[in-house]
Amino acid sequence: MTFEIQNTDPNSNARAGKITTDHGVIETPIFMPVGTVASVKAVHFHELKEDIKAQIILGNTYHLYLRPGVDILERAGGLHKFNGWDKPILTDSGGYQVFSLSENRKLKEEGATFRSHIDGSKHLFTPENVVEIQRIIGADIIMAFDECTPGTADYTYAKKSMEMTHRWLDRGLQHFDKTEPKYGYSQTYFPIVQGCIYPDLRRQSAEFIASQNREGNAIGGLAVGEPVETMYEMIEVVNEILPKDKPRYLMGVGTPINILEGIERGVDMFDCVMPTRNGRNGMLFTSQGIMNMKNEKWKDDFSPVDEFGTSYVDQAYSKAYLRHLFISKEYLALQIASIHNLAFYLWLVGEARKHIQTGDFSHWKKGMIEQLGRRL
RNA sequence: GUGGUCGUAGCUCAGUCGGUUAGAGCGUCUGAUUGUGGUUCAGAAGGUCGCGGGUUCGAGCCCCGUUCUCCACC
Repeated sequence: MTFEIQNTDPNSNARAGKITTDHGVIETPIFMPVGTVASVKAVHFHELKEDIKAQIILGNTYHLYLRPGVDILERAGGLHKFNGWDKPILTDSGGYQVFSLSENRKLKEEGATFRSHIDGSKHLFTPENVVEIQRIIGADIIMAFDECTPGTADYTYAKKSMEMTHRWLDRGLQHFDKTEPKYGYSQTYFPIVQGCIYPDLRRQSAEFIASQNREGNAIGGLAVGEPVETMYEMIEVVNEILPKDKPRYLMGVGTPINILEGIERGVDMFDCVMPTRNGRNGMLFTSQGIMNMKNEKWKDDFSPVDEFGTSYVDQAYSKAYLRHLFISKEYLALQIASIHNLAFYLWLVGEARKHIQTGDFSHWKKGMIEQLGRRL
């Protein structure tokens, strides 16, 4: 994997770049649709490529390990072969799932034991076997196994947690470096900064992560309960230290506004379940603001879903029809909303990239944020 | 026609011995959702307790009348 910075914004830390992997090029800043179980929910790859113009998607180690399981993925020849997506894939390590399924987790130095949400069976993830599983899945970018500290953690816990994540990183990297990709194309390993909401811990973590000198770095443990202003502050603290010539990935973020704020602070990659999950619940993100398609006010609004939208679903269907589909619990509602939201997210980062290239990103961003904050 | 039975929120129904402002589930409406368990959670609106009268300090509940549902028998 290589990363090349093409343009930098004169008035902020925003930059436009190009990541090259064996499965193709990713133009940054980028949003990566989440495809947890080898599928971006409710969206075909045809739409993902042609309409949404996704350049890379995510998979999840925890979920794929439990189902279909590594044996099937290995026999399929890896995730790309299994699901038919021939562009880049990034897999999250499962660290977040261990955090979010907290009632069943037990953390120890060796790793994390947890119970499957599917059948209750017991499993152990370690920094080493998570590398092993991600080798089998065959993602282009694989993530370190970390503990995602909740935004409400106290300093003592956050420090201990961060230090363990660092030790896990050492072990994971060692294992990664002495193993080979299985399918003939290269894989790269991103370490993850932790440190909760404490600037000194964030600095310490960023320095440790930077010193590993990997091809890209991630910022984890944000948008997990802390105020947004704190999140922005942590991004600033961390990005002062993370190398400028490597891509920076802000994990799990976020709202369209969060993403613009992240880009301005020098983040290159984002992923989030919001456009798909909230879309399935009737929330549409548009350049003019947020719409809840279940609201009664759309009942007889026969105008296009999004008159400024770039996806074919935006013009092909009316708000009244989409509301009807949601109220009737029709599958088509989930498809239309997911396609619209992902197309919008990709449009947004694409516009950000254009404005970084033309040098007026900050000005454009200011106006955009005003529009995005509206409730329609 | 006679005897019995039934009527409580949009729907299906609880409602104790007669006791504070009549409840639930579903539906409807509104909001939340940030490295996805096709969810989940939070809140709101919604009532002439079929109708009329009576007893009682007090009636969804007891009494009388009436109407309606369903059943059985003429």
